[in-house]
Amino acid sequence: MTETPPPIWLTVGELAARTGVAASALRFYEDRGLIGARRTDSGHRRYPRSMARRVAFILFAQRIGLSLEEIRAELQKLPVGRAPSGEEWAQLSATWSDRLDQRVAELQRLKRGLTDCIGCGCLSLERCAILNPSDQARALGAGPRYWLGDSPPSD
Amino acid sequence: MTETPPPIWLTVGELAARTGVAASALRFYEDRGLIGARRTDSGHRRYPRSMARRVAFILFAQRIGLSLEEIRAELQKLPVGRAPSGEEWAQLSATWSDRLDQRVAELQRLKRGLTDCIGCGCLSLERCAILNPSDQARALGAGPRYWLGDSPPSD
DNA sequence: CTAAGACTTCAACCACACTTGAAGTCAAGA
DNA sequence: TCTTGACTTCAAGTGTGGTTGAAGTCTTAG
Repeated sequence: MTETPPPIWLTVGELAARTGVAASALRFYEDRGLIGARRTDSGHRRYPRSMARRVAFILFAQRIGLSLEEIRAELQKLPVGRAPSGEEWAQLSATWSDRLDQRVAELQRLKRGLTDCIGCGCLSLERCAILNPSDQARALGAGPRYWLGDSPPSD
Repeated sequence: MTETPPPIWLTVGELAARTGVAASALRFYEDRGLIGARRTDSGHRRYPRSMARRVAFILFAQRIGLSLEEIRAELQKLPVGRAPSGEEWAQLSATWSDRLDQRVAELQRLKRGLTDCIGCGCLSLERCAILNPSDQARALGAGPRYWLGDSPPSD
């Protein structure tokens, strides 16, 4: 029985290895309040194994298009002091479905524009429903700040 | 007949007004080689009206998820010295359809993961097909640089 | 003619999501 | 014990896509 049992508390390097997220990123997430860690007497971080799931959730939420600040706000809804249940994780992301639907709709609108719009001259702007959607589509690329339909800081 | 005829050459402010893109952004695009301009004797920019379409194309391409550098490369395929035809614009974007399909597929995968994956523990990473897609999905949010499946600079 | 507003360049700044490096401490195997 | 590698903090740097400001020039309406 010389097999090493799976460690209960993970170092930052171990958590990095398990999640694929760089240790520097994990420290950064802590700095931004997305994750936390116990500390050893000497100051080294120690994570419970459930933390890997929290990190995975962060990555998932990023893919959805949330900023770290938004993710932080979401994570605050979770219980403190114990690992969240599967259901609690699922509840957290329940509202994202609409967001994804909107994104898919925009992409499909863009795809139609590929044939309908670019060639025909609709690209004359101003009333193009493809280039001028109502949603913000933040995570779909930065784009110029003041696009048609977005209001500049104080117009 | 005191009506002002539509100007043949646009100033940067006029092009900004027509496209909804800030003048500073237009200068920035010029700096990056995406657009060009004639100059008056005094150095002021003058754009042909067809430039509005080029700018619209840039915005469109950004929505698709292309970086400015990628867009620059695309635009280099266009003829110089004359305004491109509608067909030429359409050809340029013909290959984007696949890209959009992939993005839509990823979003739908993410949406399924909302119910299938987050709650069930699949979020344990490493083999999660949702968090570990083969494409890069660059425009879907930055995310940590070294995600599972991406190779660090030299592993 | 003159004043306002639009234009010019250039450098600096912004947000986001990290990475990198310096300087030092801690932990674990030989 | 020693040495190596992993850890610590903090500051500074990176890339993308711009914006903002300073200092000066040009254009145009009155």
